[in-house]
Parts: sequence; structure tokens; C-alpha cells
Amino acid sequence: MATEKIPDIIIGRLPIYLRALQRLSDQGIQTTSSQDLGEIVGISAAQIRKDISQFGEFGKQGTGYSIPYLMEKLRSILKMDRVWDVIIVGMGDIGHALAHYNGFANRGFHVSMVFDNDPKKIGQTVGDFRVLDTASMIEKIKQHKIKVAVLTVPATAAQEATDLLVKAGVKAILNYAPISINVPEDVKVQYVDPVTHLQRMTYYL
Amino acid sequence: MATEKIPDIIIGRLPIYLRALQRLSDQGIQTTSSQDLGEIVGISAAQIRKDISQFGEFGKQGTGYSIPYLMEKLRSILKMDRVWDVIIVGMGDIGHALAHYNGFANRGFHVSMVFDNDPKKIGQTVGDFRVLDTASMIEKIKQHKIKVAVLTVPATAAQEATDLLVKAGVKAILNYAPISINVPEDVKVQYVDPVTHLQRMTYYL
DNA sequence: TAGATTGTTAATCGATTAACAATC
DNA sequence: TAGATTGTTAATCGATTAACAATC
Repeated sequence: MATEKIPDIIIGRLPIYLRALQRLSDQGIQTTSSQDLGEIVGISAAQIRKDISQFGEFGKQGTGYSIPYLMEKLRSILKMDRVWDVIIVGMGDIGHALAHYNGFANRGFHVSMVFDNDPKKIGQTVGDFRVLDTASMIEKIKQHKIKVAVLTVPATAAQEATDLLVKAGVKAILNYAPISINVPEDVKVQYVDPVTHLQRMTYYL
Repeated sequence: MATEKIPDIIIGRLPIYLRALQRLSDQGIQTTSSQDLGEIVGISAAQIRKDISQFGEFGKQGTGYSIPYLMEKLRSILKMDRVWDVIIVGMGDIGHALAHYNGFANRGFHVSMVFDNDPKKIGQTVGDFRVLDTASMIEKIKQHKIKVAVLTVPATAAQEATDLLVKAGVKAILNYAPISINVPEDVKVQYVDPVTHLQRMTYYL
């Protein structure tokens, strides 16, 4: 164990472990090993053990890891021992789909508001939400102390929307717009662009 | 230059460069440097030069890279000098959103068919598509020689659908189901799971 | 020419793997 | 106890960065 700085690449694997553990847990399985887990997620057993051991000794020699215990630890490490309020910015098709997505609730996130700047969309209902005006976004974010946002605006609007989010105090942005966005160092961004992901694979075809 | 095996991590950055170049090109810009490009995408200039130089000498000392020329080269490397037919499997909210997404066409992908196994959805119209029965999927994939699929089924159906895709000859799967899927070595998978991506960031909050 | 920027080398830094003592 | 599996070390492997000669 060592609580120095943990590489980002390790942090990136923890949610994958957690997801697999949740799945095993749903199947009523109580215990797993680095070997088992590795086969499920496609990562070597040695790496899984090394990753987990960065945070403590959560396993037992001979028997492996208690799934509920390891999940609790991983959740706590990832700050998933609470529910995070999230906003969705941009009510196009993807924004709609995410507003309806029921996979957030039981995995630690709660969509609390959705925004758009199109007068035709503002005030309309999407799923359980009324679409709010982007003009009021900074205020609303500050009011609710929102730290996490999902960006589903067109590429042309992405940087402008990002700047608003940053100004309001958002520290984590999941960006569905197909463009790189610039943020201060203390703001994290993750990119979801179907085309970019597809292009990563066509090289090998 | 060296045409040995190129690391996957480099291949993964090329689509990001390409996307940024497209954007510069749309703005009428003809030339860029590793410095410029690096600032846009948040990657060091040295790394960009090194990545690009794996494939040839595409720049000019003193002036940098011709954007049209570099784009052409990157497209060719990524096999984006053609249009790839893609199918979407699973017509839930995300499948719907992707079926309507107009960002595929001008970036090298063409959605050719969409599938679902729900009798209520089969035969219905989604965007420009008629929803086809998953039961006919293997046959249709073989017939059209489809190599690329987008998987937007529920987690519980993901492995089964994957097995069908693999059996039919699909070699690249963009998986939106929140679960790790197992495929043979010669099949590539990219994962898109909003929750996993969000959890990668909450650690830092 | 002078200035700018590439492509590439060598050095550094970081991540992964293999192996095994410890121990449940 | 015997078998299994962890946590950790050392070795290997790979990626990034800094620096600069080459050259446009």
C-alpha cells in the first residue's frame, strides 16, 4: 500500500472493475479472484492485484476478494459512496437519450437538471425534466453546487458552453460534442465521440 | 519512419488529430504546426511529431504541416479513405439517437441497417431505417459484408448479441452496453459507458 | 540569410509482467 | 496440512520528453 499519487491509468480501470463486480454481485456471487476478474474484463491478474493493492490490502491469500467488501472500497475510492448531481447541457437526440437513461440512478449519479438555449425547447418536457434556459445555467449550477456536467451540444457550441460550466464551478465534464475542448487544469474532461472510437478500430480492419 | 507495429496508443490519438485538422480546415486554415495542434488537442508537440513520423515525413521544417495533405495521410492510415457500412444493434433510446445522428456521414461511416429483437419494434421506422429482426442479422451482415457494428442493447443482451456479430464476421464493435464483452483476438471493441467515464473523473473531485 | 519547425536520437519516466514469499 | 491466491519486488517493456541537427 501507498497513498502517493495514483496514476490516472489505474483510476481509469477501477470503474471497470467495479462494473464487473456489480455484475457478479447481481448474480449472487460473493467472492472472486484477480484471475476471474481479469478474464471478465480482459486485464491480467497481476495488473488487477497491483491496481487494487495501491489502495490497501483488500484481498485474502488463498480465497481472493470478498465482492461486497471490494465494491465498498472501490466505491469509496472513486467517491461513489454518495450520489452526484449531474446536469445535461444540450437537448438534441443524445441529450434526450441520456435524460431518459435509467442507468445513472443505481450507479451513483442523479440527473438534476437539463438545459438548452433553443427557445423552442426551453420549457418543454423531456422525460422527467423541464428544459431550462442556458442563460440561467451559471446561476442554477452555483445554487445547486453542481460539479459534474454532461455536454451534448453541437461542436460549434461546445467551447462556449464549456466556458459557462467552468465559470459556474463544474469540475468534471463528459463531452459528447465531437471536438476537443479547453479547460483549466483542475477541470477533468472525458470524451465520447462515436466516430473517433470507430476510427480507432478501422485501422486494424 | 518505420512501418513496424505501431502501438495502439498512437493509433488512438490519430483520430483526435484528424478531428482537429478537419476543424481547422473548416475554418479555412491551410497549415499548422505540432505546436498549434498540440495546444488544440492538449498533447505535447513532441509527441504529435513523434506519432506522425511513425508513418512518414509529412511535415516541412520551418513551415509545419499542410492540413489537406496531413488529413489525406491520416485518413489513409486509419482506412478512412473509404466509407464504412455500419449497423446499429438495439433500438432503445441510444440506438435511436445514433440512428438519427448526422455526424457519421461526413466522417467516413454510413449506417446501413438497424436491428432489434422486440416484435413491437421490428418493422417500425426509425429515422431513415426500417428496424430489422435480429434473427436475420447474421445473414444480413454476411450478405452486406459488414465489418463494423454499434451495440446499443441492454447489458443482459450484450454478450449474446456480440456472439452473433462475431459469428457473422464483424471485426469492430462499438459497445454502448455497460458491460465488458468477450470477443476473439481479431475482433476490436471500444467501450462507451457514460457512468464509467463519469466515475473516472469523480475520483479527482 | 535568419527564423521556424520538423524528424529523430538519447534520456527519462512510467507501466506491465513474472515470480514468489507470505499466508489464508 | 495442502492448495490457492494475495501483495510486492525486481525485471522488463513501452511511452514520453527534451534536445538539437537538418532543412525548409
